[in-house]
Amino acid sequence: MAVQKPSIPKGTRDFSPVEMAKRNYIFDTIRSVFKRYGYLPIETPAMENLSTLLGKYGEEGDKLLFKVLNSGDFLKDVNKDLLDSADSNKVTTLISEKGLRYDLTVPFARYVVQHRNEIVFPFKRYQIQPVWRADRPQKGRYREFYQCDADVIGSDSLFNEAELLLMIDDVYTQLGINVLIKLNNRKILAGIAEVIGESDRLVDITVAIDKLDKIGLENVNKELEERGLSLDAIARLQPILHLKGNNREKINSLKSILSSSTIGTKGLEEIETVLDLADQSELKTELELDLTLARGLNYYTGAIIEVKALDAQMGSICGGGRYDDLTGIFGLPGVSGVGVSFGAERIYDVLTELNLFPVDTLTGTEVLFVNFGQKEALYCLKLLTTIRKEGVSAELYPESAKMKKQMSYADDKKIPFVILVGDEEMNTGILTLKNMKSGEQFKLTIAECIEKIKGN
RNA sequence: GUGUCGUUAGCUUAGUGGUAAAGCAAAAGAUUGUGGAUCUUUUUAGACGGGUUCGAUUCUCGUACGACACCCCA
Repeated sequence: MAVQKPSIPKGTRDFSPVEMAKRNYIFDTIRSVFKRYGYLPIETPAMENLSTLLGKYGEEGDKLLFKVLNSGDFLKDVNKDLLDSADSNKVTTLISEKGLRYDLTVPFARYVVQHRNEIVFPFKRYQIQPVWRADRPQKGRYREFYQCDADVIGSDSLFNEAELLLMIDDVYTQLGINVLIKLNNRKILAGIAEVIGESDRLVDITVAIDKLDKIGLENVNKELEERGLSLDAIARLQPILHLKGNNREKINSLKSILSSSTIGTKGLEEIETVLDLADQSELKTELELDLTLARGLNYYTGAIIEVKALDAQMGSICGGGRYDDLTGIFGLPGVSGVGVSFGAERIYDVLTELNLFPVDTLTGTEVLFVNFGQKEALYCLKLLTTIRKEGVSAELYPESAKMKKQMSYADDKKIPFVILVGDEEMNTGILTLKNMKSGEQFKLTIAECIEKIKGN
């Protein structure tokens, strides 16, 4: 029988040590920023009950959920007729009660409701975990990927929105990526729908105008028409799509356009406040009011945030917004939240494309002891303990292989120093330290070796 | 869920209806206390399943996987 060729499921990836070093660099950077703003970590299970997940992401989202088959004899309660009917949806609910999480926001909402009595509000939490989507993979899109979320729940204040913008600013400044933060507000979109007389078609409108960048005005109008908007409404939308100028100018124009809409006016006030707060905090990253920014989950109710890398061809590398009453469905109404989610894999791709990973991300072992034989290796054990106590990562080559092999090992692993301990060194206590980069060799005591390695 | 293109050694790629080629990598040696260079030798391959054919890695169909785009989204 042929040996089975190993593989991993579609859209998933292995991460080798070099990749892990780079990924951890991203996670560590994001985590340090989250911490600095007072966010606390939580984790939730990879699996949630399907009842928690279903219906939260729209019909499309439900299809993209990975469902986990019940354990044991999962067919025993399914009646034959139903099976014969081949109604996948109905059968699914009977044979699967758990699913892999699709994002971190819904599990967080569930967490908040379940732990409401132990939580101090406003609750600021961050969460860095993988999520799963049964989507077809493509560039920058995987079936298993990490999200790095920070949310504030239980506060309506727009200070939270401004704070999230500052965190985005900090993260990308630290990573060295130039970005543009795009802002919009669901209330403004609702106001627009209202004044063009198509209030109940908000979703159709936003899905279509979201594509303005990609497919152009003409096609957007065509799509709006296909989605059933009246020609009159489309005509009234045009001046809004053509809006030019800086953020303040756009807002002023919109103020008159949306003056008849209470919700639209409210949205404009909100975005103005956020811009004011950002100015006050000396936000460095450029903010752009982008009315075509609408993508994202239907549960956003206020601010919508999206971050684009300026020097790389990549979709959004961070997104977020405000969602009122996300916990309502779990029995805790009237709690508002706002959050952002950093897409680690896309940041990885951008850093790779722009060659922005720092060179020292891969430092592992700092010094290798060459193994000359049993006697010498035993002697090295004490030295290893000493050197590790000083916080220097060190290893002994486990076999007394040829020098060439041991040196190549150090070279391949980019270990900067090698210590050689043979008869002579054991007699005198003076070790031979070799700098692998320069090739220099020194005769030093263990204490001097440590100093030299640390000083490197 | 739809479409396009693809899948040959550990990796990158060539080529052919009849014996499958190279570079890199890996292992051993040239060199028994000194790595990166060079040379020698060795290891390992046409995703899977059908069809056409005397014969298929090559043509064809299906499946899986991958890349890209659409839908949607991080």
